Amino acid sequence: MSTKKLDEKTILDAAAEEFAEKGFSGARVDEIARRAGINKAMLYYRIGDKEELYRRVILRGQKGMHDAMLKAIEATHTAPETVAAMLAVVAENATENRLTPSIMLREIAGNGKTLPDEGLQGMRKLMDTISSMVTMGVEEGSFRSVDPVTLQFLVTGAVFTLSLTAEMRRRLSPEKPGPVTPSEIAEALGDIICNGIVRR
Amino acid sequence: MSTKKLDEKTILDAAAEEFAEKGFSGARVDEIARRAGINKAMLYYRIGDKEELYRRVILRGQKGMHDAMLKAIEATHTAPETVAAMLAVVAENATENRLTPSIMLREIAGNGKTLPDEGLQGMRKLMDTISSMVTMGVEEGSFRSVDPVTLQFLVTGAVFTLSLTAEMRRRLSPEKPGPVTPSEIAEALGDIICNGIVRR
DNA sequence: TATAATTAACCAAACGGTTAGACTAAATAG
DNA sequence: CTATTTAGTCTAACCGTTTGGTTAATTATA
Repeated sequence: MSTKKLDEKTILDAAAEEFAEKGFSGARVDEIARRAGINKAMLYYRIGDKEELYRRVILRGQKGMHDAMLKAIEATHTAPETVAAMLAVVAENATENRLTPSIMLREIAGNGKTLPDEGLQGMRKLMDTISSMVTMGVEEGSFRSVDPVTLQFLVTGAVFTLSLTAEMRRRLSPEKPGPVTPSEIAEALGDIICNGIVRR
Repeated sequence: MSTKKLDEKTILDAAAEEFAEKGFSGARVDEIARRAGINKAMLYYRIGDKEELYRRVILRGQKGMHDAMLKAIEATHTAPETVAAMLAVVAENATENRLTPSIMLREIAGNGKTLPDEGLQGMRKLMDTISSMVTMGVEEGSFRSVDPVTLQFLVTGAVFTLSLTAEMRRRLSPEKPGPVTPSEIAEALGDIICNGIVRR
């Protein structure tokens, strides 16, 4: 028989959904167990307590996003290309897997107080990757000498909020919801970030 | 005697801090009472239950930010001026009063599920104000025809995340924390948003 | 004294976490 | 080949604590 009865992935997926929807304090361990279709005691047997569950889920999500970003970036050659690729992959990832952006926004809102150390490092790694891309663009001569940190937050803040609100916006104003698909989001942002809004 | 012994403001301030730090689920009613220096039963006597507390705190915060924004905007004449003024006032407001950005990011993270209806409308009002500013700029001829919704989230996403992470960034990398004061944040963002990052 | 303000003490429900044991499949012994 | 032990998997039921919310009584005020 090849199918393992209970996959860790199933548990982490369930936990990810619950944490993304309700945050750490709002998430209920019983509900995670229910979603995973197992008994609560099984969570503790397989993974550990609520904090460990949270930690595992964060690390997995961050790693997924960072890996996807690196992979997309390494195929590009010029800085503007890199920006486009990065926006695309972050938007894609943030849309299909709401967890990481959701957690990061919540942690930002709460000053990172519930974020485990490794999660903070992961956040930093994500930011550093963006930062180095800016530096590259500046050195390469295609970018103005903008502050990397500002750009980091411009990109992540906008992509995350746009991705997470896509459904909400579609629901609230179906006639002009703004960009909703990952590619729409990436394209719209790329345009403004690269060229600005002022006519010239 | 003019000083009322117990101000509603004291209670709402205490609640705002607690909600901003821990979100709705994480916030503890006992802790809010403690911060306000009163007995917990007093909260229920004066305001109501936890949800009502949350509602009041949100409405007050949103109104404060929106009023400040309108006031700053009405003194401007050209669209770029308006953008600068709006960035300045939002950054200022978000820095000194973390509640509104913190709540809005959390609500975005949770798909607005705990946000009361009036809070959703307030969010929309904030967005509409930004949106109309864009439209004005486009009609006036000083802005390219960018998507207003994208710009809304570009502005709010970036200002909120930058404001909320200011302390964190200063702590994590004191040598290059990026923009930390409201004016630094507004200026840095204004530059990129208006002119873009691509050299021309 | 009547009314408003305030609190200590309390309560039921919800919650995170544990436990003792049931079930199963494989390994081992007779 | 069968009986017995072993090890891993899984759960119902339970436990102590925390939490939002209430109440009954007390104090201040007019």
